[in-house]
Amino acid sequence: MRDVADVAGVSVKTVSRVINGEPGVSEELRTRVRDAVGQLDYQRDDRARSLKSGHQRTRTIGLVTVDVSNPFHAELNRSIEDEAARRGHLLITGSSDESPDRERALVQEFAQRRVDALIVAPCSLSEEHLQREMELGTPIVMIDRAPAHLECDYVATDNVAGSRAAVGHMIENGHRRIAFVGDSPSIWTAWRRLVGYERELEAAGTQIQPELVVTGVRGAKSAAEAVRSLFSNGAEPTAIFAQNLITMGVVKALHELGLAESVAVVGFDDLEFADLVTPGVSVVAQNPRRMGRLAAERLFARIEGDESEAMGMLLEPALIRRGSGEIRA
Amino acid sequence: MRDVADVAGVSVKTVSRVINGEPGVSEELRTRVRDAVGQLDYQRDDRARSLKSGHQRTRTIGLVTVDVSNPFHAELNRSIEDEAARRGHLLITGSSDESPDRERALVQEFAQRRVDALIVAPCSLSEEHLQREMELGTPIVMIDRAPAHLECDYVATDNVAGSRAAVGHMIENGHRRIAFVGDSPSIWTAWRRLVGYERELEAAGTQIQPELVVTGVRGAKSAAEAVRSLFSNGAEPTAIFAQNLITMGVVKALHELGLAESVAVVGFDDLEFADLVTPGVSVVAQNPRRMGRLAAERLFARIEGDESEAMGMLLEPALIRRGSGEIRA
DNA sequence: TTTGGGCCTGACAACGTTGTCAACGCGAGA
DNA sequence: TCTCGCGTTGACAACGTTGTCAGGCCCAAA
Repeated sequence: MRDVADVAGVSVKTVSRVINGEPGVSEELRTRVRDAVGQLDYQRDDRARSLKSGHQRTRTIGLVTVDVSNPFHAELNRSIEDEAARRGHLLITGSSDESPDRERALVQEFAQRRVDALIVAPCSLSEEHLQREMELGTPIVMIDRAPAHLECDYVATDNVAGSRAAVGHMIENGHRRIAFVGDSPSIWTAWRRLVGYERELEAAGTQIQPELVVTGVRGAKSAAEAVRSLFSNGAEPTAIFAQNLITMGVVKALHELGLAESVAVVGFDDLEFADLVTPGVSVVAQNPRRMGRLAAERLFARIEGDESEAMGMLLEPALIRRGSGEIRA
Repeated sequence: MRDVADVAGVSVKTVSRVINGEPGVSEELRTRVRDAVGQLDYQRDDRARSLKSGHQRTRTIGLVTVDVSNPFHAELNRSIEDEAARRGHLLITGSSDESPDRERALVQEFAQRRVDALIVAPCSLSEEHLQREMELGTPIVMIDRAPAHLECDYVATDNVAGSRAAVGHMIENGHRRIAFVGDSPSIWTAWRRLVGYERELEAAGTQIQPELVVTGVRGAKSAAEAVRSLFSNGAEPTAIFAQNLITMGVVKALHELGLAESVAVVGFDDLEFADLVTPGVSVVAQNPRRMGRLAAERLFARIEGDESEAMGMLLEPALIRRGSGEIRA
């Protein structure tokens, strides 16, 4: 900037004014400065800019998802990016892989870079690290998962209602031996889905069979194994309620076992190819684009000074019938 | 930091030393400072840190992909993130949506935040904005696509070889009327794939039929339309070579038209559910994880001072036979 | 006792900006 | 002619760090 000022024959302050389009600079100096900028390929340094005056922001949002390469989280990421871009903000992103340590480390790195706000899909039961950031003035919105104790905004799907819809749908089709295949209940979504599963079975007067409940399943591969053992250890479900990537593994395993046409399946989260498989995979679909957008909107409201009470939103998922969920017992 | 120094009763410099684990501080002051840090929830400000001394870096990499919500790009993103994390770096990410303007804007925003380096999946034929950054000392590695003129590192798939493998495979199965359904050839990958398609047909002594070549197709929906018109306007291919999300639309359309068992399909890029569809979708698979890793490794070599000549890597894709490519003419 | 050399510690400048404020030039009105 | 006020411009400090360097202390050797 000093160089630009020298070339243009003005003071640094005048360069600053021109760069930022501030009024009160004569047309002549304005063009002289612009020429110098072009000649020197000068780019403003936003680190310094945001450093000066605590009022300035970095125009950067920190986003912690579980895994960008998971389609659901990639959609969240994208819709948040779009909202941020509309407001001239950028995203620093990181994947926690369900590791509380990694989540904490990411949040700290983001904080050190002074992001204006955080969107987090939390995987840690302890929320101290987030609470500390909030107390220090960084707005936080949780996404996909609700806080345990922390009073912060969140946008998530009503997983209990979604699970009940899925399980209820299979009960209507005559199933009673419905297996649950999901991740560890220490993960908020997996927990809520398990709760929905249990509540719906109880509401139907059906006892929960422990051998039909498989938790701690992560990824398609581990899900396929879980399905194989369900059919080899005598649990013999007539229907399976699965989730996200797990659904893919479940469907693959059922195809391999030749059970795709006889065992009902409903998954949580939609899948790209779900309607091309035979039978089509019925799912309870979330709306990650909408979830991301709503979370970003809350966040920017906070950034712009909204001090109202913390607010949670639960979005209703939608049951999509494609065949696999309509197989009768 | 000044506050911490006051509480601990030391100078800011000593706080700085403790924070950064520098040697030469007595154990007593060290603990006093650490206590004060804990008490005040102090976090180092990396903006200021990187500002002081041009030697310091922001430990942040800028990544421009086409669209994070595209599985291929999400995989790239993830593997780059992992490499960056291993080296204590973070990612600022953005999607260009194949818009050169958006790409330019992202690069500029990244530059203003002084990222240490850039990884770009370029969509712009003009590379001036990238050249400028390189001249200013920011290492750039292109990914998925090769530069037009710019001398910079890149890691991409050998799209010509992949296309030739795909098309050659269908030729071996007796096909001569092979359709090409792809995006605009102004996109490097689409262009190379079209070239591979043409070369392989020519090598087989088959004339290229313009009515079988559909370009400018973006996304599954537009691909399905393209397929429908291929069969309604008399082009009547016996096989289709498609790409990425386009493959999904092509397969869906063929299923709807009842042609899934009779028209051969090979796609570029693997698809999650490809082996569950009937027939399974044969593809030429890229390896985005590897591509991302290699690009990140090049980048960090540059960051650490590697001044050697720009280097391009072309990765060999692999043909995966699942059924749809083995349908005979 | 003096000198020398480690080891700690802190004062100060600088990184690249922008907010604040003072000063300048110029034309209008008294 | 003098004063006032406005529109421009620039000097300077400060944002939160860290590199540089000097100074203080203490112990060993002369």
